[in-house]
Amino acid sequence: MTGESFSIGELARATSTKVETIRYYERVGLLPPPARTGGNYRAYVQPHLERLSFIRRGRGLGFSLDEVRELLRLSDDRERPCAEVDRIARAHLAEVECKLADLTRLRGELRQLIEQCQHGTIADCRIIEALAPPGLNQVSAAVVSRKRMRSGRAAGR
Amino acid sequence: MTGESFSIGELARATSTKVETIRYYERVGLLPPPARTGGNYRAYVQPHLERLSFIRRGRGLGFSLDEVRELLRLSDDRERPCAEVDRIARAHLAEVECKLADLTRLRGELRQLIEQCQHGTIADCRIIEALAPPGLNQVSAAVVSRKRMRSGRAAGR
DNA sequence: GATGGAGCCTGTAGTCGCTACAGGGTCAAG
DNA sequence: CTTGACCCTGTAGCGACTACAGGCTCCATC
Repeated sequence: MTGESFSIGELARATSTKVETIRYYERVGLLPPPARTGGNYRAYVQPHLERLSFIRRGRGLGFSLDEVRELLRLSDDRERPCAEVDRIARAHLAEVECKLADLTRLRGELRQLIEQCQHGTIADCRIIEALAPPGLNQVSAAVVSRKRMRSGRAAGR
Repeated sequence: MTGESFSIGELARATSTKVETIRYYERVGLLPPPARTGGNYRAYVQPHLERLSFIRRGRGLGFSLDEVRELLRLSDDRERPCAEVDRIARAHLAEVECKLADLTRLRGELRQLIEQCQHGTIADCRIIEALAPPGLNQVSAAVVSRKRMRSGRAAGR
């Protein structure tokens, strides 16, 4: 009846996934629990391989496990219009673009920092300076608005 | 003696940090434990504010807490040459650039996926198709090399 | 002086997506 | 019969927080 079945290790090799990760996917309900052999080993069949491949591809594209779960659910209903799939992918793209913008800005700041470093001593290192800017000699009254700590002997009076 | 001291909430407002995060930094040894008031409230003083600002800036630039810890340690020794600081910053920049490259590639793939979507049904959705490619009808013998599962009744034969 | 509510305290558990054990059982080859 | 690769369950750890629960403190107001 069953054509071929394979062990978790074989499935792992076939999908470049760690064995522990496969068990983890099963635990969180992403991969259906397979049949077991007499020795209580997991015996996977074709659909498991396909499903795990799907998951790994989705993860490779940066979808969260929840997004992958949703995409899997959607992919099961072949008749449904794929607007929802499109929506998830677009939302993810937007996220990626947001991260890209953040990282690009970050790269700029880091480059500037490194460029300004004169390789002297810490005392006049621009990098340290940039992290601990000189502008804060006193805690600004504007920011710390409501004062009311003066109890005990630790606080000034 | 002490000029001014402020509560954890005030420090939080002054640095745009959550109260819990400040306590967390103290727990992991990034922020030294402040004096306490009679009522056992944390009473922060100026250096705490400076140190926390430093931490937040470092985090804002994407440095890990360990990197921030190292930068803090270095920044305390004003005489030391700043080569080490430079090294950390450069290593971090390299990481950022690596992530940028990954994300850029990702964005490309996502865009292509979305572009190809014809808004039909799931059955011919390119996005789903791309995730579950048709190329895997049989588990390839090349990948799954060592077969030896046939015990029990779950495995074939 | 009683009360209300904002703020503080400690300690623990949850998040995400794995990863790494510990302590055992199973299987096939030599 | 032993070896060693593989498998099993269950639990704890990572990073960097975040979110409670259950209680205490402080201050203003009545």
